[in-house]
Amino acid sequence: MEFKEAKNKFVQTWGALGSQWGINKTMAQIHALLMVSSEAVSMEDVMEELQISRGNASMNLRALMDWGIVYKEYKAGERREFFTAEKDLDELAVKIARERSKREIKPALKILKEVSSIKASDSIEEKHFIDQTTKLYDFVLKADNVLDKITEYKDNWLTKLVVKFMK
Amino acid sequence: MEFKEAKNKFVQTWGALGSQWGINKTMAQIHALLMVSSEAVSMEDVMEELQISRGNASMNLRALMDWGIVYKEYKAGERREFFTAEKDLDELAVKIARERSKREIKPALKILKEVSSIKASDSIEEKHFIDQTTKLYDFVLKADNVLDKITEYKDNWLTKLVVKFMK
DNA sequence: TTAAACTTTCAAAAATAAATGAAAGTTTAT
DNA sequence: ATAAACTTTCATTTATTTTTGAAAGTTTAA
Repeated sequence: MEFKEAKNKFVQTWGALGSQWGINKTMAQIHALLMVSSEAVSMEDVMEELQISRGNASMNLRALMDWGIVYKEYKAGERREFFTAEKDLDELAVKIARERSKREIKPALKILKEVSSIKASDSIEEKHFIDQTTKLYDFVLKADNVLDKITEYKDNWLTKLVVKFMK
Repeated sequence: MEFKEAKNKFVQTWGALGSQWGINKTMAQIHALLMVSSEAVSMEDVMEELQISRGNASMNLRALMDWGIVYKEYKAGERREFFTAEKDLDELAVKIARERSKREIKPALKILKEVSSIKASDSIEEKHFIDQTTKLYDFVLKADNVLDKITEYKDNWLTKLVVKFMK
């Protein structure tokens, strides 16, 4: 396999993986492309390499920046903007984890708290509902807290996790 | 908020959450419904409660069983099948983690190994590609191994993680 | 200012994913 | 064996998500 083929395969695979995780394909592909680019890449280049429209490139680059995993760069004497991806993997994972916690877990917790707080009637059905959603709330809260703690380490959190957990 | 409203809110929320995680909405809704049901539920009931077609119910129940988080139950003297969800949250999380590892992480690792193994030319571009994909491979492999180890505990893995990590 | 060079927005179109429902398949009781 | 009771399959339809591209917006240089 030669370089161009490998690069393409990587971008495609990362894109497919993205869509299994609720991130759209193009967004994941752009991220993949930037990850393996040694130089900052212009929007024009992204469009060209992935064969996508200007609007698509613009919107997905913006979304990646909102996630904090892609940065704008300005080159001296160049008018157009260039983009680079967060390349440190610990940092990348931490940012993704924090963002998903904020966007998905926290709102879900709020709902779980709400629905588990209804006053119980005598029916087994309702008792079970309250019991199960309460357990779920506790579980998700605990998991979210662990995630928080882990990502606090920032650098080498994975290594630290290995050390703490494997021994 | 009264029971019916709370139940509905829970099912809807779980469904929305599912789609952000690559699971289809109905599948997540069925799972939610079964999770909070004290009794095993028939396909007919699922169709009725979620207002979905027979085919849809059948296919998604099957998918949930493939994931190992929903079980068929047979009631004496009843011809039709009933379904229950895995209600133990530790067990549920372990099954989901293992299945996603098998379906998504393992295949991704295979590709990462492949593309990071191309022979390097002298260009900075290619060197960077190999370097970055190799790092990614190592990182994902390490993460997958930690996941493996954690889920080996099965019961109370989360509690154990809290204990090990918070101290 | 003006205009060139660039980016963003968003309504419409295209692509993709999910749901339907009727026919085919299966199981069980008689 | 037959038929009733139930489940599964899958071609077609429907709904959702993503992409396009042209117009509007912004920035910079002169």
